[in-house]
Amino acid sequence: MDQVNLKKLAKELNLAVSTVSRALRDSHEISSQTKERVRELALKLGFQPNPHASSLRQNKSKTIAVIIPEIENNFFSQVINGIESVTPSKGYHVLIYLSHEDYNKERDILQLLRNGRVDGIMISVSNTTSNYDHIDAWRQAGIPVVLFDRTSEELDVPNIMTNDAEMAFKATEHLLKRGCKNIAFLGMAGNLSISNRRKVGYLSALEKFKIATPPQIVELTSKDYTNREILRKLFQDQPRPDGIFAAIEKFAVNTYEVCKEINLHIPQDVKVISFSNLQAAALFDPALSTIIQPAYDIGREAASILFKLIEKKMLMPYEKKMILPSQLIERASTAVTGQ
Amino acid sequence: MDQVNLKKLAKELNLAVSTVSRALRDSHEISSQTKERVRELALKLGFQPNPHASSLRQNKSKTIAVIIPEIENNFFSQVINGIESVTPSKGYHVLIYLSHEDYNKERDILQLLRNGRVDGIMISVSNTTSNYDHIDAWRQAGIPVVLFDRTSEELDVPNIMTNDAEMAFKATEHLLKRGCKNIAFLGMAGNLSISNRRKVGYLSALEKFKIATPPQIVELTSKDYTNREILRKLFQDQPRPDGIFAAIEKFAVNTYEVCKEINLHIPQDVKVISFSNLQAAALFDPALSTIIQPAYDIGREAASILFKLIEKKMLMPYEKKMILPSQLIERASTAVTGQ
DNA sequence: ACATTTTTCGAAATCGTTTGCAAAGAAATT
DNA sequence: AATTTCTTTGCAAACGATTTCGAAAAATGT
Repeated sequence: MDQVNLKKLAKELNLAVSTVSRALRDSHEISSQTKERVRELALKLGFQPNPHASSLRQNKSKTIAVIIPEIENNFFSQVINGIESVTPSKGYHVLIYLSHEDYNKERDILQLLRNGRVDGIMISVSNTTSNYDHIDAWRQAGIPVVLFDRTSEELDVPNIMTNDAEMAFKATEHLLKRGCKNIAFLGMAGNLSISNRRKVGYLSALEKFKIATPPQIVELTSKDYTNREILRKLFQDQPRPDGIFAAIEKFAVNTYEVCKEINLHIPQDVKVISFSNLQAAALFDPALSTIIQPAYDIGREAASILFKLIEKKMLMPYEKKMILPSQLIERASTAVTGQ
Repeated sequence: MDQVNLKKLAKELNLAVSTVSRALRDSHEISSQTKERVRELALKLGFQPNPHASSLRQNKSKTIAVIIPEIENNFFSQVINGIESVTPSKGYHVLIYLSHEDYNKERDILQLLRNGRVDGIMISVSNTTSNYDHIDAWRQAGIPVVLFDRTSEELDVPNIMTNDAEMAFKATEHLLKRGCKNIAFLGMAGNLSISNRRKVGYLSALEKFKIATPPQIVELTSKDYTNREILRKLFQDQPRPDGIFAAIEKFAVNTYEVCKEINLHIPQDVKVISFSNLQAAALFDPALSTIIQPAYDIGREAASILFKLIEKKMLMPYEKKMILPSQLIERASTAVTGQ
């Protein structure tokens, strides 16, 4: 409506538009008196420069995009929180996109953003993504990209993640030390590198401790219903697993649900440990042993690295592949039961 | 870099820029043959119009902002999910801002957005917000605003929320019917209308059932540590509450933590019910009775209404104040114990 | 007093898209 | 055949901020 713009300020002050613009950007070629006059009026009228005009002229949007598979997941919420801990101070804005674990959506989103709407993107790929050309196209175009958590070895872009294999090893080792003989790994369908890392940790623990029973790798999805179906079958088979290592929180929840339903006792009949960022895990019945990922830090670091790229700063070697350690919290779901 | 724009397309096709533009927007004044030629090349070169140029020219950004107090809360995550269920099909983009329960941040964010960066905003106010002028300024400027969940009666903008008072009444009634004599209400500090609505429901239930013991209203914050401190004191006082009605999930979690710590048994010693959107509430020890808010629907409806405003459509009367019902799920934390 | 530098400011081009208006040609009407 | 109408296209002016270039004014040096 009565939008206040540079022209209006200039007219009011009897100055040229260019002078007003320079004054507000604190240019050295404007006298401090005029700067003061300009700033005063700008403040009084609540002037905010039109972002589209600036973006068009300067060819930068002061906006980044965050593309995640889903948001109803504590991990990703915490990551966003971490990202938001850096963006405002940089004067940046954050666009959120959900791929809903769908490669086509992910590709379309990236295509949609391909014309200056954002200065960089942070992405955690969907579990149906196996081709990374849509991401590589950005790298080729010279637009900063950072991958976090669900990363890819194929792409020459910074990866920020946690020590998945190591923690998966420890989780499996933990179950073995608590007496489990037959541990099943609940992984995500698809061939995400993160799932592979966790699977590798699981397998190498079994190998290191020379477990005779073959590994049991169960692939679950994002659908609670089918997951429970699969888990019911799993627990009916002989030999029944006496240890469950869930690669993601949702699968642990599904496991609890099914155990309750078919009257299997945790930890007596089966012990459970899971990657999870839920504060309430300690309140579960029984309290769930978890591997907590540094989600907030991952978001913060990933954003910081993205800004370094945007500002064309050099990255330190360790910033190209940053691994932030997770933490294993032992609780009742993996306790030894005397029987 | 080698950005493809209208000028490039025009030159390639030997057409005027305006013709290409019109062809891509499917204008009636362009022959179908040229349209075809233009579209073909545009597709081949992967042309995406520069959003800043369009926004500048058309004075609309195809972007909305969502301002929430925090994101590490299942409720708000689900709301965002609901919002995102409408935005892509409208060709809109979603900016996320966190006020961190800080009125000043909230005001600054709104100020920052005041120049066409967004076509509308959706906001759930912070609990330190008691003055609504910063929001009213938007309404006055004619830019669409929608409030959700944490709404305000003062403002003449659409409010989308749940039936807080009614459900608070039911929750309190539920505790009373399960034998509680001394129910404490855990509300949020500040004077949010949503807290008031829930408090009113609590009080009117006590009144209706002619409870002699005075109401006990406890104000908690977003800091776990201080909350636990306060709760410890609460449980030491005599008479000790035998029922807890938590207005938000976090407070129920804090209650569980403290009860575990000081060895109070739920539901024998104290029964607990809470507003909560956590799927895992059923897995708590004991399973937590909850009032589930239709978070996804709130997000979806709020976004739909915002788009109606943006498209300058008339709102139905019920859309100006939309109340979506919550659901009470009774679980073990409010079970009657035979003793 | 004159030349030179420095300071301060304005005019105009620019970013890429959209759109009002004019113009040219084809088709239809009289 | 002359006129009007319709279709299709191009030209040029927006949108608002930034920035290059250059001019005027002031300050400095000789």
